Amino acid sequence: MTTPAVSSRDLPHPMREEIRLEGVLHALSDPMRLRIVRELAADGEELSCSHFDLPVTKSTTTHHFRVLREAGVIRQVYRGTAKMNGLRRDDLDDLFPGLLDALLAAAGRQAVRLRDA
Amino acid sequence: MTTPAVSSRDLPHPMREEIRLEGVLHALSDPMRLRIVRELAADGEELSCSHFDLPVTKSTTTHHFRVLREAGVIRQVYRGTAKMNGLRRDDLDDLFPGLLDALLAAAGRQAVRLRDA
DNA sequence: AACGTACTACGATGCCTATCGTACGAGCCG
DNA sequence: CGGCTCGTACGATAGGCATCGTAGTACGTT
Repeated sequence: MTTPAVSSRDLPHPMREEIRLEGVLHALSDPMRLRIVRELAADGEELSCSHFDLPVTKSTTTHHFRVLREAGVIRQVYRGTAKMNGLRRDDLDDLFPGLLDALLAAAGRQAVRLRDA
Repeated sequence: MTTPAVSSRDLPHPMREEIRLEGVLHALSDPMRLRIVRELAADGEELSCSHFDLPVTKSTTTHHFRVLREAGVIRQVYRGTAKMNGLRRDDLDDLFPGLLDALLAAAGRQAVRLRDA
C-alpha cells in the first residue's frame, strides 16, 4: 500500500496559523461543545463521534463537531466508518500556552461547583 | 448625605456564584469585547466608556459593555455622567484561577502574531 | 450483493445578536 | 435656564446559529 491506513477523504482543518482565539472561545462557549472537549481531554485521545452520548440528535452532534474542527480545537479523521476526534493540543499549546489547561481547569471547577449546588 | 458618592441608580450585575464559564467565553468571543477587556486589563482600572475609541457607533458600544457586565466580566458604576468600567478580577480569579491571565496572555500573543504577519 | 452502522447533507424553524439611527434622560457648566 | 456631553432605550435589519427530521452516502460485514 502506498497511502497509510488513513482510509478515505480527509476533512478541512484550519492551519495552525489560521486559528483565532475568538473562534476558539466561541466554539467553547457552547455547553455541548465544552462538554465534548472536556471528555476528549479527560479520555486522552481519539474518540469516535458515536462514543459521546449527548442529549441532542446526531445531526446536531455532527454540527458541533464541525464547529470545533473549523475553530481549530479538534482534529477529525475518518477511520473506516468511524470518525475519530482528538484535541489539537500541540497547536493550541503552541499558539496559546497554558490556555487550554486553564480552560479545562475552569470547566472542571465549575462542574464541581454546579454539582455541589 | 446618607448615600455615598456613588451618585444615581446602579446597574444589575450577576453575583459571583451566578457567573458561568460559557457566558464569559461567549462574551470574550467577540473581537470588540475582547479588545475592551484587553484595554481594561492593560490600563489598570476604571475606564469610562467614552475612553474607548471603537469602530462602531455608541449604541453598539453600549451593547457590548452590557454584554460584558451581564456575563460577569466587568463591573459598571455611574460616576457623574460617566460610566466607569472595571474588570471583575477578584471574582473571576476566585471562580477560575488563572483563566483571565491565560486569556489575556493568549490575546496578547495573538495580537503580536497578527501584527507581525 | 445485501444489510447495518456511522456519519453527512439539506432544508426548515425559531431564537439570538451585532449593527445602526434616532430620540431621549441624566448630570455638569456657563 | 440653556446647552453640552455621556450614555440609554427602542425599533429595525440582517445575519448567525442550535436544533430537528429526513434522506442519503461511505464503509465494513455477512
